[in-house]
Amino acid sequence: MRSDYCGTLRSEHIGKTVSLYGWIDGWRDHGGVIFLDLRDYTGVVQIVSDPQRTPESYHLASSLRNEYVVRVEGRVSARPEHSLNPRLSTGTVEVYADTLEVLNRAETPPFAISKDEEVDEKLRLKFRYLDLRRGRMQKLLRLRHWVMQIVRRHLDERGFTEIETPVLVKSTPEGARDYLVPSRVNPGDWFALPQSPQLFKQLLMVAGFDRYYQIARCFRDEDLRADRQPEFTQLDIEMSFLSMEEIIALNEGLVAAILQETMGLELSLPLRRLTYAEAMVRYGSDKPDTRFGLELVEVSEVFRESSFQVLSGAVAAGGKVVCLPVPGAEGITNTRVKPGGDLFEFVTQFGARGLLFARVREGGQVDTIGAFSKSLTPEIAAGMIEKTGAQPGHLLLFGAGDGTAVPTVLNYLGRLRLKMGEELGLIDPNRHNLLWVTDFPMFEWNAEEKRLEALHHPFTAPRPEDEHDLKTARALAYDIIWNGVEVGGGSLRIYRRALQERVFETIGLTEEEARAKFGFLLDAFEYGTPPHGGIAYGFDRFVMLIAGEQSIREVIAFPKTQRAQDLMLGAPSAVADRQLKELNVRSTLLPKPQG
RNA sequence: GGCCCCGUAGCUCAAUUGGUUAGAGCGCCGCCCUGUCACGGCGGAGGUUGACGGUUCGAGCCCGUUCGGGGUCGCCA
Repeated sequence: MRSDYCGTLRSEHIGKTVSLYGWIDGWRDHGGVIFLDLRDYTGVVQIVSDPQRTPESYHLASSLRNEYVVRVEGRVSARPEHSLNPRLSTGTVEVYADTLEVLNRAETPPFAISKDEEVDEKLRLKFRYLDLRRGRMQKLLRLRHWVMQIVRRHLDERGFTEIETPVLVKSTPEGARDYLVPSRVNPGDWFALPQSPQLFKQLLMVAGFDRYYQIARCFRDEDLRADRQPEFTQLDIEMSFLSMEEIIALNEGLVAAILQETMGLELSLPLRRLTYAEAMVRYGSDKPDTRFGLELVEVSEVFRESSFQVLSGAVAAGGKVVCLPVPGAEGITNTRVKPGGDLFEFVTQFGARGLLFARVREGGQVDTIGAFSKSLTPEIAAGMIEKTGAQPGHLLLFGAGDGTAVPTVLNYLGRLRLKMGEELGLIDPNRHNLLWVTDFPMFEWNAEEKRLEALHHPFTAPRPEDEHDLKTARALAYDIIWNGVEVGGGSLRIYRRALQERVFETIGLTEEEARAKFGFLLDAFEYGTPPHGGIAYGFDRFVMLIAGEQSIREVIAFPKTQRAQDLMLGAPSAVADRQLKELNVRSTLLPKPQG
């Protein structure tokens, strides 16, 4: 029976006979005395085996190797004065091993468990159980657990009920690609795995639970990224009879509690807010990183009368000319900004047709090249400097487009802003900046499908004053942004059937389609639905940011690779024909050619 | 689907313009060592340079294809 954990032994235990279990973390055989490091999840303690004092264990001790699982029984002793180890929490004591028992031997692991060195990620994933044994991953997963506990405690204290919702659900038309599961009992029919518990949580409000939350697994069959896994975890919350302000305040309290406990970070509440329109205009993003300036400036008026058609033409066509003023940019060469340069190519991939630039010299003179240069009058130059507040050393980067291209222009300048901020070292990694973005438009034009599309989701309520014209209405929606990362988003929901039907209509969903897909929701709305709203956090992302990690894979116990495979399981994999037959499923894939 | 980076010993990496038998540290194995904690000393084993093809007198290095990992654009309401 275990009496103590390795990492908990202190001077006060001296003289105690203890029974410890753990893994061999390292050993030092001096030919006479043998030192073993014994590790469990609490830490490491030094075990001593000495032919005089512990003759029974000595022979066995010399055969122990890294990662052997052992039981040690012995006396906790004070270390000799000269061999205290201040780097170890147990460094004032050691345990003389009267009895040693090997519970299991271990192969030499493919990478060191006790060292915190970088290891190739595919190797880590293949041997994830060994990777997770390392201190770093133990710490990260315990942090994740800790955050979960804070969430549960905080919400429980405020009257929330944690309710599980199904994982086998119905495929929905909007949104990401679904993971599908064939139904054996209903030949030809399919379940979908949930992209989020959205509809269920609204129905729980209809059911009168008043306040719900769930730490829910969600599934989206889209391409992976550092912050996107095919299955991920949402902290899903929904509340009845609360205003947007009350919901936001409650969430600020939750987030502040988490950051205070785990990071010791004191948020100043209420958090800053930006409207969607303001965020786009000033930062070129609906999730702005406001840890640094470099704000975009609209300079349309400066160029309205310019002889340079690219700019004046854009303004005339109802568009905009937007400037990204970059201070201290002497080091950024023209080559990088001109066609073929890396910065030019960078904006091109976001749809830029070009990238104009000018430089402000000592004395306020404005320099540029080509046709832009020829069109530059003293008035325009002065206007540029005045509007942007540019100083000598500024590089002015311009984007322009007609009315429909404005979002594209703002987007690529916003991306460039981030890149420049990073490159110029304007982002203080120790600074944390949280804010809300509100007043999103209800809908966004989908050029491919030639129809309006819900920006958030089709159950989001419009601002009451905008209800008369849904197409241009702003939504009662809010995203919470942390250092330029969207960690959560939510909205007030539509709770009256007539308005919900109008929204479906606006996104081109016919009554039959709406009925087929969401009939249960529309029906539910007929039976006394309370006003309600909520939020969903990307839980993995949130923990990742708390941990200061660059990838959510670091805070997920068993993540998948970019090709959505589990290297340890070897999943996904082929299944037996019999299984497919049972499910009434046949592959359309041609057999792979042999040899 | 596109673009970019990477793949050399168990691990982390090196290898000049294409040039002898592909090296180092750690780990592993053996021997020695009674106070180490990155123990130390001596010795040893360990390589299809991801794979296939090409260029060349000669390829880890150049070219093509392919597999795998990562980043990113599209995609992700």
